[in-house]
Parts: sequence; structure tokens; C-alpha cells
Amino acid sequence: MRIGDLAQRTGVSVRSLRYYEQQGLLASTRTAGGQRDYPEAAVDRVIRIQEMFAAGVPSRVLAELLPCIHDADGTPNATATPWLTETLTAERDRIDAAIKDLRRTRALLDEVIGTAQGAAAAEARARSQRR
Amino acid sequence: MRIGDLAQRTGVSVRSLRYYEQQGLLASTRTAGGQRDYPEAAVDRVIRIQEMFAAGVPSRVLAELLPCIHDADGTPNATATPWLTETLTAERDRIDAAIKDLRRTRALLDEVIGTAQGAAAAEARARSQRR
DNA sequence: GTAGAACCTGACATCAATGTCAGCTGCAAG
DNA sequence: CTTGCAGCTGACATTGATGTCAGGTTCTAC
Repeated sequence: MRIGDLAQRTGVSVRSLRYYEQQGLLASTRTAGGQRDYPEAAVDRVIRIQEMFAAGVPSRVLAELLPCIHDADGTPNATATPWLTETLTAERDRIDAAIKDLRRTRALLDEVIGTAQGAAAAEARARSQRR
Repeated sequence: MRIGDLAQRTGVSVRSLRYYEQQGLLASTRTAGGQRDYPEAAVDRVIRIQEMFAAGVPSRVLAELLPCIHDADGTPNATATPWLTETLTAERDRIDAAIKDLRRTRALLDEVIGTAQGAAAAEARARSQRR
């Protein structure tokens, strides 16, 4: 699969795919002409990378983590070093905290939205009253 | 309260507090000498700002959102404009997606950590066997 | 009143992922 | 063979929150 196809199928820009490779997150073979060629499994991997980035896992950690993931698509895996498990544990705690935080924020937004809708409804009632 | 105290009590740097003010997120009165003076309620507000930032709410949105929040500390509030409610709804959906994502990532990390611990335990058993 | 800590503004630096541009090359269809 | 799209590298720009430094002022304790 060529880079443009991979980009389209994952929704990730071509630029980012090359960046992932530079960071050692995503491998590719090259054609005779030097163009990147990706296996089918790259799609899943790219999606995972995106998820990890969204979760705030830095690429440095991600680079060591990825080989340890038992890919659903059967890619062989490695085992985490002590340093990595320690880092991941910290990372997990961070994520737990982040989830809690997001829930709070979500609730707050909901409240504001709800109040606004209530106010809008009251407004509508007032209008129909005046009519 | 002076800026250094507020920083200490919220765990946010002095630099950031000044930045919040510049973005219209945090008000302060000034002493005769021009130094910032914060009310007690600023502590809660700063913490909320941090939560929002962590949740990815951009400061531009936050600036309009904050006056609409019914502060626990009794600060008077405003009502959301239609534009704001729309934005917040989108924001909320984004947060929902983010939470889902974080859960997936968390599970993945757990799996890797678990595998590593299993491997470490196996290693330990092997060592005691050899002894 | 003086020393030193805390504060002020303004400017520039940083980080990480991504966008964008330039100049060149590979590849497929006519 | 040419035309044009897609890919390549390398460099610089961007974004947003924050760090940091410089040069000056205010406040507090002695």
C-alpha cells in the first residue's frame, strides 16, 4: 500500500505518516524507486498511534511500547523492560486522572448547556405569552 | 491574595496566572503600586481553568464559558449565547470521544503491564528453580 | 532607610505534532 | 515520450501553554 492510500484509509495526513516513521513508530519497506510500501497491518497500527497520541503518550514512550503490544493482526511482540513498565504505570495513572478530569469537565459543560436551554425555553414561553 | 500565594495554593506557575489574565480568564484588582490582588474565589477558578485546559477546551471558548458557570463560591453568572451552546455541545462530544479513547488506551497499557509482570514472575520462578 | 524578596512588563525560547513550500524524482496512461 | 499526479527530502512555520531572562518597581522586615 502506498502512503497516500494509507493516509486516506486512516484519516492521517501523509506528513504525519512520514513523521511517525522518523520517530520509529511505523516501519515501511521501499520500492525500487524509493517509495514507501506499507503492509495491510499498518492501518491498525496508525490508528493505534493516533489513539496513543490523543491519550498524551509521548512518541518516545510510544516507540518502546509499540513492539510490546500484542497486535490483533498477529504481529509478533516483545516484552516490556522494567523501565517501560514503570513508565507505563505512571502513564496509566495519568490517564486515570485525565478521565476523571474529563468527566468533571463534561458535567460542567452539560450544566451550562442545560441552563442555557432552560433559559431559551423560558424565553420562548415569554414570547408566546406576549403574543 | 498576591500572585505568588495564588500560584502556591493552586500549583500553577506565576507565569501561567498572568497568561490567564491576558486571555481574559482571570480578573484581578491592582494595589496602589500596581500589583495584582486576587479574591479567595480565584483559587477555585484557577483550578477550573486548569481542568478545562486539560480537557482541551481552548482559551477562546473558555473565556466565554467561564462567566456562565454557576460558581460554587457564589460568583454571579451569565447565560450562554447560542453560539456558545453550539460550541459547547461540540466540545462535549469531543470530550466523550476522548474519554472513550482514553479507556481503550488504558486497557491497552494494562495489558502490556500485565504481560510484563507475568513474564517477570515466570522469570523469578525460573531463577528459583535453578537455585 | 536599606536589603532582599516578590512583583511588574515585554520579549524571546521551548515542545510536539502537524502544515506547507520548494525542488526534485518515480510511475502510469495516453 | 510526454504529461501529470504522487512521492521523496529538507527546511521553515504554526499553535498554545509555559519557561526564562532582563531591567525596573514595590513591598516587607529590620
